[in-house]
Amino acid sequence: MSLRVYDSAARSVVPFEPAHPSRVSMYVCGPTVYGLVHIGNARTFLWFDLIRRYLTYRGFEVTFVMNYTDVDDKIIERARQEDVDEETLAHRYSEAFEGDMKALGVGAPDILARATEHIPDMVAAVEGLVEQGFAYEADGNVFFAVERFDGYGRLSGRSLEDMRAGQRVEPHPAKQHPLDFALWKAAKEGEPSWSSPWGPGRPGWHIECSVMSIRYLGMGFDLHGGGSDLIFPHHENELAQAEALTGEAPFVRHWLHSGMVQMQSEKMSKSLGNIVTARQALDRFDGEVVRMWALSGSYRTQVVFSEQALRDAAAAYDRWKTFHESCAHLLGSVAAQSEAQDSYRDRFIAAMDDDFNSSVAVAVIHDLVREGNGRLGAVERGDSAEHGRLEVLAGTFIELTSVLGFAFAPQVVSDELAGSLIDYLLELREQARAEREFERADEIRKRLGSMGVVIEDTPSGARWRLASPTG
RNA sequence: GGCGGCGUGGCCGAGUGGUUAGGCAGGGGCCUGCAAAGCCCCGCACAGCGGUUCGAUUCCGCUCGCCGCCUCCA
Repeated sequence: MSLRVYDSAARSVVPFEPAHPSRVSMYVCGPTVYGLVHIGNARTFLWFDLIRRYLTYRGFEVTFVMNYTDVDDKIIERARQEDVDEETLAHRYSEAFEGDMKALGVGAPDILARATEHIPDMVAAVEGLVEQGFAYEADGNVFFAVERFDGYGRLSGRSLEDMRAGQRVEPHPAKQHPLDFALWKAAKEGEPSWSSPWGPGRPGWHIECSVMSIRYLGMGFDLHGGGSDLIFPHHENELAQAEALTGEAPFVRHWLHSGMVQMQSEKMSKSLGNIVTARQALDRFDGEVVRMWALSGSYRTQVVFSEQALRDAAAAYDRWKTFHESCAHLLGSVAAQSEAQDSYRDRFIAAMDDDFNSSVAVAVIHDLVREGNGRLGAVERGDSAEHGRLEVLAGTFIELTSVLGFAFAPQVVSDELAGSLIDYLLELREQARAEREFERADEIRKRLGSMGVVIEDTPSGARWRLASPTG
């Protein structure tokens, strides 16, 4: 079995075929840094991080590029609102983004490309498109002429005739076709600008991704990702620009798109204003709980964000975390095991190879945990024959969950002293139990419980952990 | 109007032409001084209507309902 992915361009699941058998080049459209990312954005970044992790696990050497759109109409608008210059604003929200991603356990890209650091490349690309007749200038603006690029609409599966272009928004009067899009925008008074053959201005949104992806990965790179709302027009336009400019095809070998997060029955979106920021979610739930929520369904389908969904994810996560802690307690540190033959690993890989079927992958790990918990009980009761199998299971568990990005960071108590005090109270309680003073023992458990410390009695002694803060 | 997708047991969510998804919640049991955690057992689900088939939730057609994209958007 080998990896298969749903390719938006093919509109079906196809074998994943990178240009080089052991390397993968991937580009994901990053945020426009004008505000906090919401949980829908976060899910997309979480998922592409997961895809990157899985590709790496499967032995590919991955080069992952992501961009920051740090010049844009919304940035200009927001900078005025917050009364700072555009650069300061972009810096502020890119820092916030990085903080959120860190809290979610999303790894940094290998290359982070900022639009403002690639303006000369973009100007050159626009010039090239004008020279070749794919673009035209009007009043200091440059537009891409969609009718001159054969196959415009191929990615999104639409034709120029069938689209209701300009129906919802009045097109710029200088456009030759309503779907023509800006490659270069003339600067208005007081807007940030760069010099160009067409006068001061700034790049249009789409050109940055074409230019930067080609710059770092070359034409025909392996995987381009983003949310499904980017298929049209953003990715369609990227493709048109790139292939028109270079005269080569394909621009991208595989297009992958993640589904939208819904709030009740409508899409979560900044323009609708119905957003929950990643930060708000992270205030309530652990980043790994949010990760579990993201993994509970396919990356491609629309999912509803709700309190209940997060609580369900938290319950499932706690099951894994408890198993992890019990193993650590009983076995000491367990290393991820990559040698031992294990059917759980085989099932996990088969699931993930099938267009990253995380629902099944998660179910496999739940199955592993069920067997593991059974062995755990046996070992705790002193059955050393089960020890070896438990070690294998624990190792496989760590291996697979870490592919999914889980670290199960050990619980932290506010300071060392608090930890030793809890240990001491546990000792007192053990003494009380030994003397069959159950009332006193229960009182200690109850009081600690009200402070968020859960006590568990096991055959090998009492243990404590912090209750998960799931609100 | 065009394009894409969805409708599975109380909830979430996979999947398959005839055999167990998985999680949460619920019921019963085991373990425990009591708990907690855990383990075992339990729900005869696949929007509706036709068709193909020995047999369809899974294939085909129609109907109904829902969502996304066609403007910025992950």
